[in-house]
Amino acid sequence: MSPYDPSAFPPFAVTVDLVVLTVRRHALCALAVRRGEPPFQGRWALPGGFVRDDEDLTEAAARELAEETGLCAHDPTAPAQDNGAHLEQLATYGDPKRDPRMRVVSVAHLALAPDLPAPRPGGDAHSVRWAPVEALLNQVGYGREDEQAAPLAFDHAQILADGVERARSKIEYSSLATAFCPPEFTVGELRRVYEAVWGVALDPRNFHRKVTGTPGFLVPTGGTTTRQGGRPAQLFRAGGATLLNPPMLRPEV
Amino acid sequence: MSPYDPSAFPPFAVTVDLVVLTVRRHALCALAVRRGEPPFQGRWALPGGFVRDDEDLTEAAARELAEETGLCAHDPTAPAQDNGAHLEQLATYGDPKRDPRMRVVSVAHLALAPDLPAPRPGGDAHSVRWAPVEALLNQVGYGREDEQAAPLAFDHAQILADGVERARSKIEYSSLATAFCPPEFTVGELRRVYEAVWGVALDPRNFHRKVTGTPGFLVPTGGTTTRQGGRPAQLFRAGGATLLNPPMLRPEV
DNA sequence: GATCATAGTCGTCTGCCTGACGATAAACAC
DNA sequence: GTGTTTATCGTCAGGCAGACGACTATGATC
Repeated sequence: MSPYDPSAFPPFAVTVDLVVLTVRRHALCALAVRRGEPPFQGRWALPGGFVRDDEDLTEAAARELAEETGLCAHDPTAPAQDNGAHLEQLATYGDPKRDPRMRVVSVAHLALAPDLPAPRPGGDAHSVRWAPVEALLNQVGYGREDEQAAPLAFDHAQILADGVERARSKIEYSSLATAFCPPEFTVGELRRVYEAVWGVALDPRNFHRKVTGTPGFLVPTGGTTTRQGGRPAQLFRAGGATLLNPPMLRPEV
Repeated sequence: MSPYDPSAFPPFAVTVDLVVLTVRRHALCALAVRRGEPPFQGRWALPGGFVRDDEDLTEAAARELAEETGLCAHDPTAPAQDNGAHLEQLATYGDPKRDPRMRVVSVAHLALAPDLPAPRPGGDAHSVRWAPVEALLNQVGYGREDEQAAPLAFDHAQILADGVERARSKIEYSSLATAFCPPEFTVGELRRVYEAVWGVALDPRNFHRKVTGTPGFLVPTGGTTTRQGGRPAQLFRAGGATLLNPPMLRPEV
């Protein structure tokens, strides 16, 4: 297969790591797996794995995503509709010392998923869970035990931070926030997504004006719901528009 | 070194490819090298090479950039000042068939450089040149001979297109356009950068108001010049601000 | 040296969008 | 019914962008 001299270049292992984000209970959460073996045994890490010989990077990421969550990844070029998650490449990390065992280059991907009604992380034997990104990044124990106190394995804290920042900035100028919502959702639910991702409070009236006034962003389905208590709200689907122009402005500080 | 079983994962070669952009004669141009060996012998390609065993991805990209252009790459976190070019990671391309010889994953980087007064591409033996991205992407011969008629090698057309799109969108909301300018430049020169990158005409008066009115974007150096004919213009340096808020709006269509 | 062409710089005006916030509507709990 | 909660519509002022007029300071041309 290779007219290349194998000694002419160094061999690498290539992996994909996943930053899988969702919004649960008004908090931005990421999927974390507990490592069962060294290095960093017992520490939390991002899900990921080796890229196989015959698959593209995106395929590998989609496969890992399905293995960990059962989510069907979406082609980013197609409009998000069914229960698939949004998946896109994030960045690649290749510091020679990022894995103590050998030279590993990791192509990180970002996935955005609605809050899973039946979250089935735990398909594999190792433990998997959703954790607030706040807790993962600040290395602060936030619940029972201090199992959360250790920072993420490898350079995964950096990868997670980059993924969160990508998500935060991308919902400004795209309709990507709808990827955090079920197929049908209300304006209030979409607003709570923005609030959770940005960690700010938004004015419900101005938000409503903005999202309903942007052509192609939301399509009314006709239904209404009263999920959140109070007056029933209109249900919407994500419209065809992917780019918001002008963008949704993130409040200062 | 490796507690990993080498048969447990497929071996990859990892390369960096460079999208080096500059503005010459009112046109956005990219650096292209002519391939001296198969595959795609004689075709134009993006500069690039293997990542070495002990270097990070960014280091490898900076090294390749220096080898091809003599440019000193800039840490993206530091403000661009001297004659260094802006360098940032673009995306990673890993289709199993993108290189017919073997499995190669390429981490593409984007570099933005001022028009080099003494362009010394040609350090290596193979031929190197600046070509308008328009011509490289449209596979249209535009000058003498039709040596330009063939599309770029590998998936480099896609990589170039992605890099150009990144540059186009990033100068909207950052001060990155100054990376295309010499250390001191006029408002008109900066405007011509925007016009070349976006391929549109901008109103000189509104542009002037916008860039001089955005705090931290431009710092007057006190000097004036008359490089372009007409009334002498004030000279500026890039200010400390990296993010433009509100952004520079790209005209529709 | 007067005139013209070329750029740069300062202003004005109008319309759109946003942020702040008042008011009304439609459900549920008691 | 009263209070609470959430959704939705309206109003108003300020900021910014697009369109464009006016003036300034150079070099080129006659």
